[in-house]
Amino acid sequence: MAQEQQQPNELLQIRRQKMEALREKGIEPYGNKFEAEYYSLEINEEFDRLEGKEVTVAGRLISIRSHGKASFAHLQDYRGQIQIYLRQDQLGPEKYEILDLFDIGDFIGVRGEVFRTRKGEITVEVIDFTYLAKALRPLPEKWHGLKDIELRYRQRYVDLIVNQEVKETFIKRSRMISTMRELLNEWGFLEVETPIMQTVAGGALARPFVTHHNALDIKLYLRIATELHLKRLLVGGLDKVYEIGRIFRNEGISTIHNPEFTSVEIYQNYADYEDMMRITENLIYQIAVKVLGSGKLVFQGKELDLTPPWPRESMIESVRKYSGVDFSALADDQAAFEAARKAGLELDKGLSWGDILYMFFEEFCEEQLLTPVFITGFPVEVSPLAKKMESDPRLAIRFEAFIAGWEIANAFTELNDPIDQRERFEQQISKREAGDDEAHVMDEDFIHALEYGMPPAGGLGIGIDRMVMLLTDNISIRDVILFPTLKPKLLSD
RNA sequence: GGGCCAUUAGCUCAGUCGGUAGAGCACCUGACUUUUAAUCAGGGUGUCCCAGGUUCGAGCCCUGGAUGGCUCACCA
Repeated sequence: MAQEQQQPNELLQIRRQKMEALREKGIEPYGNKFEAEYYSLEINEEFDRLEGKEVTVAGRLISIRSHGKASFAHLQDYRGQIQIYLRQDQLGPEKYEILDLFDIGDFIGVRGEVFRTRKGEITVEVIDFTYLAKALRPLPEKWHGLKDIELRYRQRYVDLIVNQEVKETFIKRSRMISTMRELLNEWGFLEVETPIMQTVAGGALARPFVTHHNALDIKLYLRIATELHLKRLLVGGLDKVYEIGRIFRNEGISTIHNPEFTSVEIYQNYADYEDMMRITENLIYQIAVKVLGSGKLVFQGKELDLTPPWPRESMIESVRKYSGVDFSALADDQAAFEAARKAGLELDKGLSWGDILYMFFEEFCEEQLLTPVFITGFPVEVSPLAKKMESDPRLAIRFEAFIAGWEIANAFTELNDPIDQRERFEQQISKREAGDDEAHVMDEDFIHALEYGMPPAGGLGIGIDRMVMLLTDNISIRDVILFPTLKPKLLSD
């Protein structure tokens, strides 16, 4: 009994036996290069031209219907599926016998003649076939596919084989990112790469991952933003730069947070946040048009129109609209505190007018912001890298773009006064000393850079994963990241 | 971290009151030369997530744990 339990699963054993039987017949189950002239989709689309002609095509067997001395099967490749027809008369008895060793999941390459069956399906009648790879594990069932969410994430390769809409999502993701690059390059931006491992992790309010460099014997942090290095490049005279890349934050996991995610940050010298608004709405709109074919999309059953220009609303207006509290009429921290108490918000003491305004916004407004909108006028306290408004120094020249209740983009007119920047860092440090381990750390080299003079500039960051979620109608970030972060778990047969 | 839910065959899922573990697909044996959820005849392939406990007896009840999902908290 104990011995029997150590045997591999019967299904796996049978496939291994078939693999050995192939070798006994002199057929290598793991073949070499195969020249497939067509994708399955092309044979279907170009049938009029290809009918009666010989073609080669390769793919994975996803169904087999044997009728004795003739069989039908479907091959799936990167671009669709095509039926193949195998006949003993055509192949000869010896070759046809090999069909007994076919399994769903195997990769084969075929050469054959294109025709249409009685029932009208475009099909390749196989003249010869080559084994490319034997599948030793069975695929999930053809109707229900793979639904188990955990298996889908842990074994994304299987998910991609059997769930075509998953494959589509990731192809779209790739096209969205390449379209973004094309647009930015076209607009004169220079793509750059800055350090992922940093001795100081700044540019955002977040906890970093820590690692260690052995030879230097120093702590290194994985970046939590690309901001501070990109702005150093503005000092260096690179007028328009961007970086698309992975960001790492050592924080909780949720349907909208993965520990590693992808952002784009874009900076332009001599510009301001109004320029960044135009870039934001045009980037996202044009990506939608080019990849999805329309600037209007349906997200979770609701229609969203991404056509620029997007409306603007100040945070104070938004808070007034959704909570009824008018912060422009609240003179000081004490008045704001009272308003929060009346609204039932639980607050720590010592919070400022700006902190409380921001709490109101998060509490009452964010999830209401479904159609695209730029929220402007963020409190300076939560915007330590943005320039202050001249008209109201409690507010920063900053906006966030919201769609479907999610923050999609964050941008500001960059703070380029090194004295002010140092003060902002110092405020952050006192927050950190008070126990906020997500506050910014001092970055002396960044201040040093600003002291050489950074021109006025606009800067913008877009969360690419959330943008892809929005554009592909997915409500979990794990559905737009090929291999989302999961706790490790041993595979078992 | 808290709450709720889930975990049974390769996959998708049933499993009643605590009494020998079920279905469809996949798979295996056989028939079948234009099928397509092919069809027909036959076959159940299992660490019921793990470890304890209660019980004459546990997939089911209890305790603890694991993983995942949702949610709250947290979080640019």
